[in-house]
Amino acid sequence: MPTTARDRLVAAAFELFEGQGYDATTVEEIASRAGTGRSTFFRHFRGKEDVVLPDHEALLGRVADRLATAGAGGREVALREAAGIVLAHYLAEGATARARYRLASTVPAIRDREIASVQRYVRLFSQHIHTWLDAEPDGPLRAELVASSVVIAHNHVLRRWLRGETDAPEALLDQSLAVALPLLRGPAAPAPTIVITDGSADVEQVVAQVRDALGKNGARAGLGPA
Amino acid sequence: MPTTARDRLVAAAFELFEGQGYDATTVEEIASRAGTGRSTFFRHFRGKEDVVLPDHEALLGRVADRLATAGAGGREVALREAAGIVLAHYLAEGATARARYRLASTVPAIRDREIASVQRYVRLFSQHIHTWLDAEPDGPLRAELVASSVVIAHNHVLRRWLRGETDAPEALLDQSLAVALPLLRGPAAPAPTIVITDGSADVEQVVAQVRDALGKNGARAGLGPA
DNA sequence: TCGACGGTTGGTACTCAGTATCGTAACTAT
DNA sequence: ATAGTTACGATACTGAGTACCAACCGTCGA
Repeated sequence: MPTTARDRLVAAAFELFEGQGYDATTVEEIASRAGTGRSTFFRHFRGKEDVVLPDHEALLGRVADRLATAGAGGREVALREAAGIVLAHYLAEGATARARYRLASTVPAIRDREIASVQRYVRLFSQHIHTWLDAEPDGPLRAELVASSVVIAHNHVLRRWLRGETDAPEALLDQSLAVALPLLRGPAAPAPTIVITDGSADVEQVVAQVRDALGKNGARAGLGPA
Repeated sequence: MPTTARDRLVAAAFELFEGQGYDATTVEEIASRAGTGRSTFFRHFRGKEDVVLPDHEALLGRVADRLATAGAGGREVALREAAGIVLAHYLAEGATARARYRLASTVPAIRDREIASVQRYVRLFSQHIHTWLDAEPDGPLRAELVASSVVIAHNHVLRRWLRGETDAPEALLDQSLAVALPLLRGPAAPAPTIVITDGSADVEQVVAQVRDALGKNGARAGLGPA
């Protein structure tokens, strides 16, 4: 089993960071424990923080691929599956993901770095959703809200899994996205509007009231979301 | 008017960053141009990035105060006003805010730092909203969605103002929050549900269909959001 | 007027992350 | 076998950030 230098560096970094703290650990120590030179460390990782972070490039690429193949009908499915790809990646990491979570919880430098990484996913989602919604009312704003909501739903589930609060993260992601996604479908309805009349009411009056209640926003008529 | 060393350092930093780039500017240059020593720079700012960033501590404090005084009835008002406080701060900064925006757009280090700062506002909002919603269905998730949505709405407006795309940012913030906030009021309604019957329909059948359409989520009956 | 004192400053020295460069060993293809 | 490629180690350098110390400047009380 020829462990690569890269793998040994990652392992050494996790051990030292957890053992003696992030700030108290120098890159030279990590390299030394991995049995390699300091140069090699910086050849594999851009900086001290990146050692313990996932390979976001590859993951972002896969997410981008999934989002790019979203026809007009399957946009919501694309978002759900894209979020699922990311979640599956972390689930597969298992103990590594949990160790990183512990580090990010205590080391500000790593936490900030991770926040910046999360923002890259938001940007990626946002770019695609913008092309879907920009022409609609409040489209640009809604695009940003939806993009961030997808990522928040994902992180909500991931965090609960990292803390051992759920055994079925995939199902929980589905439920969470159901809460987060309605803004994608149309301008938000502050509350469901139900009109019930028995025929004795003046039709025009009801229509006027409905129009007032709905304001300028268009709305779908019919019996619910089908 | 005796400009303080701190003010001179900030001015010098903006000038040098915009003139010759962030990376090409050393702290020693900034200090030198401000007519002060390098030590003094680090006495006033934690690092090279912080020179051009706003004083978030004070602003976070004011936002926290506003959120803390939110009765059960005025929660939405509290969120709107809290967002308004932040927006007003940036508007008052004027040219400085625009210069920072240019820098954050081009310098990754500053951009990441600012993202981390934004997250502090999200956290602050989130903490308060959690105490409001945690007991409701999907409360914890909705709290995080709402917190982030408020900040996104704010940033959406701020960015448009920074780019000179709006003359009435305060009004735009109101509109944007109207789009972003419905999730605060209750579990999301995927789409407005409208039932119209002329009395000839079987009432029980309609009721059954309504119940199906609404699923498990409760919903308010009545004529719109009044 | 004098001296003690707290706060701000400038200077020096140090650690360490990150960059650049060079020589070398191992592997590959022709 | 040779030329090209890739990964590695070593060295030297820049610059951010920290620690420490000495000088200066105001104020207050004696």
